[in-house]
Amino acid sequence: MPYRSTDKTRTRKDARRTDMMQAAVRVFAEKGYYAATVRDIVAAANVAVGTFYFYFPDKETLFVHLYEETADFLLQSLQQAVNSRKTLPEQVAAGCQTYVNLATYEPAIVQLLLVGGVGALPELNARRVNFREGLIRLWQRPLEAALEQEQVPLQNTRRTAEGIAGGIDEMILNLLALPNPDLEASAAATEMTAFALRAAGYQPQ
Amino acid sequence: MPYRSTDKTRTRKDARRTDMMQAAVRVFAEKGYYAATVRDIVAAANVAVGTFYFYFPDKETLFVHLYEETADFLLQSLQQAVNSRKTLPEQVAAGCQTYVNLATYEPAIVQLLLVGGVGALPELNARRVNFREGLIRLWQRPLEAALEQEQVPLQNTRRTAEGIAGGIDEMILNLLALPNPDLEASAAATEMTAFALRAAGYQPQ
Amino acid sequence: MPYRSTDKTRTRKDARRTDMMQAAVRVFAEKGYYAATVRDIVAAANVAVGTFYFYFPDKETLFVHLYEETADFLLQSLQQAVNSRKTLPEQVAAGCQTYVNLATYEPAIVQLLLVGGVGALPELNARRVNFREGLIRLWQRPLEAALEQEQVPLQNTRRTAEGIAGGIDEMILNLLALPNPDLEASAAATEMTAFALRAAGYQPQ
Amino acid sequence: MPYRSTDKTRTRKDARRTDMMQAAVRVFAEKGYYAATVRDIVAAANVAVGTFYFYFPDKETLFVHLYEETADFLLQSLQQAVNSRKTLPEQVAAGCQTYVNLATYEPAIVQLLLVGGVGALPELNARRVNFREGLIRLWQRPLEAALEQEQVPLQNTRRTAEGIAGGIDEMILNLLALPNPDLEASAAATEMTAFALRAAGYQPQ
DNA sequence: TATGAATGAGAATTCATTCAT
DNA sequence: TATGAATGAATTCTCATTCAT
Repeated sequence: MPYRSTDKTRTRKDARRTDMMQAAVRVFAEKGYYAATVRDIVAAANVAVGTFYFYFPDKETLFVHLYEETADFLLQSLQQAVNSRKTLPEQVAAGCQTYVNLATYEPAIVQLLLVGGVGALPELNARRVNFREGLIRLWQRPLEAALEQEQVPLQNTRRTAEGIAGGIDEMILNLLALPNPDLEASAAATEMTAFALRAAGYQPQ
Repeated sequence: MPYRSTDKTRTRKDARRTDMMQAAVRVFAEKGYYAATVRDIVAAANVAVGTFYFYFPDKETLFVHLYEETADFLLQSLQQAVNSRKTLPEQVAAGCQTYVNLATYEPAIVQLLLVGGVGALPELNARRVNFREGLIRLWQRPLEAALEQEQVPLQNTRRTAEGIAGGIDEMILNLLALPNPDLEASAAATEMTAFALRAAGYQPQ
Repeated sequence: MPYRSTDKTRTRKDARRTDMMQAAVRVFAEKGYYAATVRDIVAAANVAVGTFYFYFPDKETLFVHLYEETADFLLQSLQQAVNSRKTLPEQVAAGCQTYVNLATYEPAIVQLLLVGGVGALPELNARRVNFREGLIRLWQRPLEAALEQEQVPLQNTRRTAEGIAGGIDEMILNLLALPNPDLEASAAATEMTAFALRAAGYQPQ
Repeated sequence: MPYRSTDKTRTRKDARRTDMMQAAVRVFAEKGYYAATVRDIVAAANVAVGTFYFYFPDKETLFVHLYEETADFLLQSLQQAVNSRKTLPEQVAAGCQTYVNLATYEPAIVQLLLVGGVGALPELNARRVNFREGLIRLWQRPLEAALEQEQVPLQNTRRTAEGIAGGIDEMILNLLALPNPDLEASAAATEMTAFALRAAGYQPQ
């Protein structure tokens, strides 16, 4: 059974890789792309500089990869929450609740996406646009459906969705800026939902 | 005949300083604080490196100064527009219109404030928070007044204001991302206004 | 098989550090603090710029450290030579002999202390004063003892010690300025001793 | 009378030139060659940077010129004092007295020569050597004369002169380091004289 | 003559990346 | 695999010097 040990090795290697990526997310989220040095990251992961380059090709690639991965994770989580509901109020509530939960449990991920990646690399701009588009469409689709059913007034749903997306992000960031976000989390989710529904002009029939 | 310092020289010096600051705003807005090098800025202003340090103490000081100056300018412009109206719809319309105008005529300023300053210097964080607070309070005050007059439903005005501020910023950034923002400017201002009023739950009496 | 840090690597690192410090002493002694650039030092040590900053925090810190270290070394060597003798002539002879030996074998150290550190950094002034004081007291103490035993006439021993210290330094520098100091070293030590004893007004009983 | 004004002009120009040179001596003496900037000098002279280059070709040339000029002045003053006496004790006393007077009235000049020029420019080394030689020969000549008359014991007069020159310089510097050199000046001159005579082994007949 | 705005070569320092062990 | 010593390109900033006014 010559390959048994390789399994263990692979597991260990993956674990370490994951550790380093998590450390990197924290450091990037805290300092931003430029201020975060490779030495900061390896210090946070308790490994040597050389090890970084064993697992990742370079700082930039890792950052872009991390950004994409966390963006996909966030978007899919939200999408799934929204998709599993039928009515606009339920969809909005589920999305806001999920977003608040994620922000509370994984603040570094949210910080990385909303702050750490801004004005970082030119190469990242396309991904940033993708992420913003994803968030906007997340809200635009339910809005279109509601519009068809005349649950919301006639409007430019694209622009409303932009507003809702930006508004929720701002509320999330303000929540995370509190000394103890947990305490406010529940109320925040409720109020975000109310905000988004009002902004859509939703009128229950 | 000795050198006259109070003649055209003075005017020229001021003009040059202004040129350099405008160039710096453009470069900072485009690349962000870290990626923008002093050489980029002087190249954009068509002067030599030394000239930069003749006019400004260092890159960081200039950036912070520029950020503060443009933040004050934007907030005061918006505040003035809002203050000169009485009713909530007029206030919101005036604010949105002014914001769109500024974004259209001085896109670099708006980019600098909304993008270029994010995740830049630790020293800038306090000013960033101040700027966000300024934007939030800009909307919160009219909201409070409307609440007293029962023109909007009971709500957490702070959080609604966060949402409106973030929503409008996102719409502004999406407007600026268009190939020709001018064409959409008017519609955008109208739709931002409608968005903000709906988000506040405003009901005309 | 991971990297062993406690093997030859350690020894090599120490050796390299020592090499670089010796190179730095030579360059500083030859050019003085300001004219000696970091590039000069790394060129003399055959390493890259970055290596300098891997071993030392910055140019200034290294220089001050080097100055202190060599000053301590010189003062202790001289003090020890003087302390291990009983009578004034023996003490002076031992001190001069040791000084001449050091100057002959480690001219860079002596140059650094007597020339390289003059007018260098404001931060160094305190250490320079300490060094001069050390040299002066080195001669003042035996002088006081001899005065008590009436082997030297009544005098301001502080000022005599200043004169002896300055005189010997000047003779050392003139010795080092010769094309081949070794040839003169022995005679120089003898004559320095005679000079210092005469300057003290020493009369054998 | 077309050239009348030129006289005045020339006088003024010379006066300003002298002012600037004196300011330069002070600044160089205080900070040393490298740390003293052209801006420091023109600030001390209350003129503009450009004016500096109207009067002097460049910083280095001015410094070398200043060094030579003050070195000549000091050496000639001392030489004259020594030459105008006949016996060794008188010569030494006159030299020490003059040196102390100069150091008290023109501390900047003495500081410049003894400290400001050390380790400054490679180009200055030759002049520094000349200055030291001048000081050494100042004492060596009377010493030779005294030796011929058997007023001092057989000795290497060159080395004794080095010692006396270095010793006196050290005592001068220590005098100038006092908070109020004036108070000690007289005693210092007396003690320097005694030191030098003892160091020469002088025995009054 | 005198000014001071403008220049740019050169210095110190940082940090992503490589590679022998 | 893992390490950390070594590298050098790139950045910020200084300061002697020039030159139009």
